[in-house]
Amino acid sequence: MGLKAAAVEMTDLLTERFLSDRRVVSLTYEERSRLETAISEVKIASARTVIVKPGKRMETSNLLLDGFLARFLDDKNGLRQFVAFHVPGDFVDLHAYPMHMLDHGIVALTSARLAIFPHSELDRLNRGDEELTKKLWFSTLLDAAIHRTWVFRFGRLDGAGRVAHFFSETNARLHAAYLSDNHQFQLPITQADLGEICGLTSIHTNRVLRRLREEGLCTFREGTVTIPELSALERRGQFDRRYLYLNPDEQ
Amino acid sequence: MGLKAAAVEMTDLLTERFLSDRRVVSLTYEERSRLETAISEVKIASARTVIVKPGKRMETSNLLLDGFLARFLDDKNGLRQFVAFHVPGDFVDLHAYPMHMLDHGIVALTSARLAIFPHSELDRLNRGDEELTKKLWFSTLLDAAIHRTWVFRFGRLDGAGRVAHFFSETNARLHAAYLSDNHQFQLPITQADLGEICGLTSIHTNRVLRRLREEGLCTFREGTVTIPELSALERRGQFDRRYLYLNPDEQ
DNA sequence: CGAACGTTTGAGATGACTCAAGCGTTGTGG
DNA sequence: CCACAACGCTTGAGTCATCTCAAACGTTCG
Repeated sequence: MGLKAAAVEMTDLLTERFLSDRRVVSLTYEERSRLETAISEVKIASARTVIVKPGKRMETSNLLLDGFLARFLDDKNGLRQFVAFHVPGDFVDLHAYPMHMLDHGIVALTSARLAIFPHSELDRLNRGDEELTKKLWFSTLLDAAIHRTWVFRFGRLDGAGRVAHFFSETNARLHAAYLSDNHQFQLPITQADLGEICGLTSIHTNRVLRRLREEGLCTFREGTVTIPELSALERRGQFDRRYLYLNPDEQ
Repeated sequence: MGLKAAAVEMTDLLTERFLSDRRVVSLTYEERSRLETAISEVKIASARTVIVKPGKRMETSNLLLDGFLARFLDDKNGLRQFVAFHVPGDFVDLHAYPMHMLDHGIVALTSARLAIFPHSELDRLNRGDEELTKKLWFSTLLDAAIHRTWVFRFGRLDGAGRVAHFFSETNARLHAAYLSDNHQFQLPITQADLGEICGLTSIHTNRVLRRLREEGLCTFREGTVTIPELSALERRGQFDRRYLYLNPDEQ
């Protein structure tokens, strides 16, 4: 069963969740240990604070250890669109390492713990280690694959489909991070946040959630998502987990 | 003026448009020459053919020399959502190099010419050249930045705004590739393609185009986009070019 | 106790969709 | 060489999903 298998793989490393449960690319214990030598400090961010402002020149990148973050773009009226959602284990802004600056902002949705990687330290790790470089590169491309799927979600799904897809995706990512058992997981965000993620108003989000609840697909109450039958929810959201490059499902 | 400045920079290299006009990261003539030693062949794809099927294991990547491609995800009913659009100079599926397989398909919208890069050759180039690796990595992240902006486009803009934004983006990318003078460019795709790019039906796309025409913002006829006043169109689409990481505008 | 916040419901407006059909151009086979 | 099919573009009419504006309720917190 999910959480049991997870427990076996748990280590004492800060980076234990980074690229966990991924096929093709996976990190050995030694690689993780080496990666951790590049951490300069661990920071706490409090809920509802902007961690990185758009356009800022970056000399460090953040690996999310605990909590939830989102990346956003604002429109001319200041209305915020979330363009990415992050769970523990995500290297949130590693793309700032080759790009030097971010074209968007990052906000903590809950209080969060972050491991800071100075880019100079990443340079040191990468020098002469093409394999590790490619794994870090891979992790930024996983992010891009998720972006593409969000484009699909917005272009092809209705409100209920979008929420169902987002819950399915988040379940899969949290499962890989040992934080979901495929039936229930913590997601301490508001309905308004969920709306900004799915491109819906908070009012419509509320109605969509009621419908999903009435159809027995999922509930979202007090920061907890409960899914009676995962495959039904995934079908409703047309969720196809392949883009997450996870290990073959063991169930 | 745009095209004049462009002519100065033109070279005889196949890769002349790759990362052209980008700040922070730019390739020297020597780097381009070295990059070209990794090309195994140049292929022609005919219009309306699928170049890469989703899920395929990849041992080469494609740099687009001429023509237009799109990447897509299909929904359960076979309805196609384009998740990326590519102009000459784009390294279309370089992400297959660290990822080994693609979670989506690639289709030629027009006939296209492609330079093929075997991954083994890229390994050879990258060995001991961390700078080049970071530049290739950067180019895949530019792609991700465009994805994020597409999410914004879908989440926050109405039909007319989406089309205006897409035209603004395409103009900027083609300008960087010396293929637009900021007033007119070739875009030989159908209204239905445009709809799939912007998440609209072809019928609604037609109406949106009429509106943009009537408002004097742009015309799209016989595969040509004409823009009387670029800044007006960009304003309508809330287009902010920063995510393309271009050189500061010289105008 | 009152303010702030998140959730829930109602009513009316609107943007985009579906279905239907006509028109012009291009290409092709009898 | 003509007829017809295929395709892309355009318009009309009716429907539906989602939005906006408005308001009420419960909880938390100062």
